[in-house]
Amino acid sequence: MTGRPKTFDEHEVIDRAQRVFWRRGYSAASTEELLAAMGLGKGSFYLAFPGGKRELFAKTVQQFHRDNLRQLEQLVATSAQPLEVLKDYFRRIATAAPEAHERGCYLGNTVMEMASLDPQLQQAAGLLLKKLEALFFTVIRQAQATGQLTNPTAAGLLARHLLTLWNGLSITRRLYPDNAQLRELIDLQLAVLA
Amino acid sequence: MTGRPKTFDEHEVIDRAQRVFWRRGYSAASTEELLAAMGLGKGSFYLAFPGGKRELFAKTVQQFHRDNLRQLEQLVATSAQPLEVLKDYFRRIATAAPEAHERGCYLGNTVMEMASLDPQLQQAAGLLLKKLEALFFTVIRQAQATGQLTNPTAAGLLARHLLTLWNGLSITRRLYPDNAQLRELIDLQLAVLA
DNA sequence: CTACATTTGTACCAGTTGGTACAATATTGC
DNA sequence: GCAATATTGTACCAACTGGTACAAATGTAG
Repeated sequence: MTGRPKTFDEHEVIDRAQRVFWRRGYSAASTEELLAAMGLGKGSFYLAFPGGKRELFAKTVQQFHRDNLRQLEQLVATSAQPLEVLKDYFRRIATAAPEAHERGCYLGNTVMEMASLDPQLQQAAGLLLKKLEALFFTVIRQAQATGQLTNPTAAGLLARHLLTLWNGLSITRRLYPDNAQLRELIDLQLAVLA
Repeated sequence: MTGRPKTFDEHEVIDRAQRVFWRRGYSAASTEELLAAMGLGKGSFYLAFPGGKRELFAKTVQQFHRDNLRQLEQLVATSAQPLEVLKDYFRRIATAAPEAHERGCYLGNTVMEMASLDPQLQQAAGLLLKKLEALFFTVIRQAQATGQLTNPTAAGLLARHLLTLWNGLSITRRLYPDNAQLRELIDLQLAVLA
């Protein structure tokens, strides 16, 4: 019942694959490239991920959600200044390394690439972006209720606006991977949260 | 010196290829698929486009520029209300068909897909997006000079902001291909141009 | 009508793709 | 140590990729 034990940690392996997918995109990331990055042979890989590359990718998206978005949710939930947490979330873009600018947003990239390639995976990534938007919404509504945010625009609309900015930035930062300029742009954008 | 004449129009053929690339992306569009859409055999194709798929794609991007961006430039240059032309350019997104929402922006898609695949093609598409930004800039500066635009934010920053919105919309419209909601969002965004 | 320049369709190809089959290997409970 | 069970590396594969070679076809100038 026990058998030979795995020599790898699944979370770690998915994480390494995710970095490859993020840098290269789904199609351009060959299984060979992925296996090398994960340090797995084909045998182990197809045993752990019977669905192959597609299943692996789906798991990278899910894990990305767990590791990043939920962390932000936690941060927001426990902060006394949730609106500031949100702003910092945007501002942090302007502190990233050049390679990070080149990569853009993992979920946004996926929504784009999967548009005609795999609508199911697109929807999965889209759902997570909508969760990000939902988080924006919660924070905004609360800030409006407490008077920290005086902008009277409907919270839902503001949240969608923020999501649009977020995704737009993932292109702008590729065009202008300059943190100073990005910071200026982000500060302008965040004026709406006053 | 004359020889057998071509049976196809190059502009038309590039246009058909562009539609395939827009819908499927560069990698996912197979040459077979492209040839079928263009109505060309391999012989004709590789004679007209010795660089193959890559050259064809580059030409679709250039032609897209000629046909669309320059048209907008013309429109702006000849209008008495350039700022309104710009606003309508954004508003028109909210009148598109659902398939158009799914496709997003051709240049934005290219900047994303080519990030690690072909930096040269990425840069070409990026350059055209920057030309769009430059157009935004010209219009904004002029509108500020004439007092039609009272927002005192630096024109360059506003232009970059608009470009970010433009690209952000190409994701948002995939997530919410609903023209009424998009219109509401766009109107909110255009408030910055008042 | 003929010589010539060019285009067109077809047969072909080497490289890469994601994926499978399976024997060898490593571990645990008894 | 031995059966049971699970993992691992390797050899293999069919399908598809973008691309080439080239003979046949089609036009034009003289």
